[in-house]
Amino acid sequence: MNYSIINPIKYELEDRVLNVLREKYDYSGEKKGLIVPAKKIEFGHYSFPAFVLAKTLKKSPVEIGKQLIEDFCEESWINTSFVLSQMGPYINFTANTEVILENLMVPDDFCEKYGAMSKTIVMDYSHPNIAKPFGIGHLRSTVIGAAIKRIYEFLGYKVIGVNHLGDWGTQFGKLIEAYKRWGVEEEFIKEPITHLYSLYVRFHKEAKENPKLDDISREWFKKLEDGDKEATDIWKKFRELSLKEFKKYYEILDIEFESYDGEAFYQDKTESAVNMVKEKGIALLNDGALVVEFDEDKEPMPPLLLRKSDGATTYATRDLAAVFYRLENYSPEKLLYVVGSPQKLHFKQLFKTLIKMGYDEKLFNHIDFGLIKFKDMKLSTREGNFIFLKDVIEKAVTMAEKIISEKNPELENRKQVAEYVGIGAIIFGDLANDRIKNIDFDWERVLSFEGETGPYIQYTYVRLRSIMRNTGAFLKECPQEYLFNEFEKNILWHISRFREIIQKCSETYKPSLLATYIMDLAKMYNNFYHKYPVNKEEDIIVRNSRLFLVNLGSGILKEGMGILGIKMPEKM
RNA sequence: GCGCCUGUAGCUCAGCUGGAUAGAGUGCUGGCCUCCGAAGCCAGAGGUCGUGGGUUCAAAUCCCGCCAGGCGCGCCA
Repeated sequence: MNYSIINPIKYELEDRVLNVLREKYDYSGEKKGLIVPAKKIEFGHYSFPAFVLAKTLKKSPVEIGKQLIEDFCEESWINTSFVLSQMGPYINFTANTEVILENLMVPDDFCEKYGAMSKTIVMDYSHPNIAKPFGIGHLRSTVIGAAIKRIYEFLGYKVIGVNHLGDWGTQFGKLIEAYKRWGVEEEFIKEPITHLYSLYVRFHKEAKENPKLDDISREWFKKLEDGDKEATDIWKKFRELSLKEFKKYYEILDIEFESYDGEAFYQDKTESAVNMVKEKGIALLNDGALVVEFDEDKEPMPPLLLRKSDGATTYATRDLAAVFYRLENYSPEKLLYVVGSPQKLHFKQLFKTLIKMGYDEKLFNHIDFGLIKFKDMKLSTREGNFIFLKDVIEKAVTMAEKIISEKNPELENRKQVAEYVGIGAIIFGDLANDRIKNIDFDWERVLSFEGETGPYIQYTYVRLRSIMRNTGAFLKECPQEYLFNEFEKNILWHISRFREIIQKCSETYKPSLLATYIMDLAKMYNNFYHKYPVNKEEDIIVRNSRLFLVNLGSGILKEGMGILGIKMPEKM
């Protein structure tokens, strides 16, 4: 990582301050923690808490502050770049507008300098189950994964998005039998997943009365595993049509995958995977099953099950096979898994096994997220407590359309705008929260477009674009002569931190940081255009400065929301 | 029973990895459309940061105990 380009102002300031402390005060401590972001913007941009020197100098922090502020002012770079002030034990640094403007935009050679060029990351996300409805639960993995993918792409990484479909398992034996018994071709083609889902439910009902069905379905799955033509053909049809329906959602959400290799794809690769583990001498037989055990004292957790006592492999084995396959074919820097936190133990076992085999632990990461609950119940297809993504999207878009017809009935292409707004609300509502927290699904919240929501940001963008259209001014560059008031400088400062935020998102795998950043920016702009009308401004220098700010803000809002996967309408 | 996660305003959440008077949205009360778009803006009320200890000049943030909720714990995925 190249910190000097991610956060140039802070980086430089830290270095200079450290130098002064070393030369004049024999400071031997760390750089970390010397310079902290100012608590409030009124204080400045960065602060130096003088406490750190109080002990060694045996003076009060306030006195030290007085002395240090003079020392810092002697340093010419600090002196020309910042305005310094003292508030009690703190020295506050306020960056000059020139310095902020210099670091405002993302430089063209950002990715090269940052050093992420030609590095690859493999991301496993979304992975819905074939023949099952796409629920709000899968939306989380999809939306979080897609956002993190774009975050890394912004930083210059090549990201391989893998949709590890749940397209294998004993349930397909049941589905084949159910389909052959009660399937209706026309319905299946029209609404494949709805139809398969109802067949699945019916199968479970009838199997209770008629246990023979279970035996038959087991046979079907065995046939499928053995490559029987009829079974394979039906399975392929399930997979194709399900995927076709999923792709509709992906298109609406504007998400693409580089690969749809699901569990079935790795079926014939499990044997060599098992052999690779065996070769390392860490696999052992226990109760007839082949397992990898972990150190009870250091890692108290159950063993990883490579092969069941009946000889069949498990999903852990398939996941291992997938790791080996991805490492070999993509040679990635990292493998990321966007999977819910209930799977935490599974990934811990998986990664620990790989580490025991000699792989670097930094190679893998499980990006976990909390689950969505509805009325205090876990979402479950079987219990009928399930929220279909289809319904969520439909309701949100319909609501958006209704509001448009009230507020802006003349609007052209209202269907598309309603889609942007409705889906923007859904995505932003999900991404704005820390991913680790559980979410109580609430229709009212999903369908609200006021306050801290996606549509609020879209609205801000629309207003800014409107100002640009009304003034006819589209300024990419800052005018030669400019004049910004305090409020406007704060906006500039906030914008200058854009890449720092993206960097932080990539380190923590938290798109929510970007979401709150954009929200803060949108609030600032809402205040801004209320307080300082651009059109009325007669001073040409001030007017142009504001127009530049409007152009800049609309660009950042659009880019930031784009990374989150939310589209911006020009009017709404 | 053991392990992991969460607990901040009535509700939903921020809090930049230890710094200054803990911030938003929503809901509630009041104000603002002859003025670039009111999905907006402004003001007000609302807090023992689950709880008890510890470390530190400094704790919502780090450590330990307890309480509450969630998730997981070898032949399911």
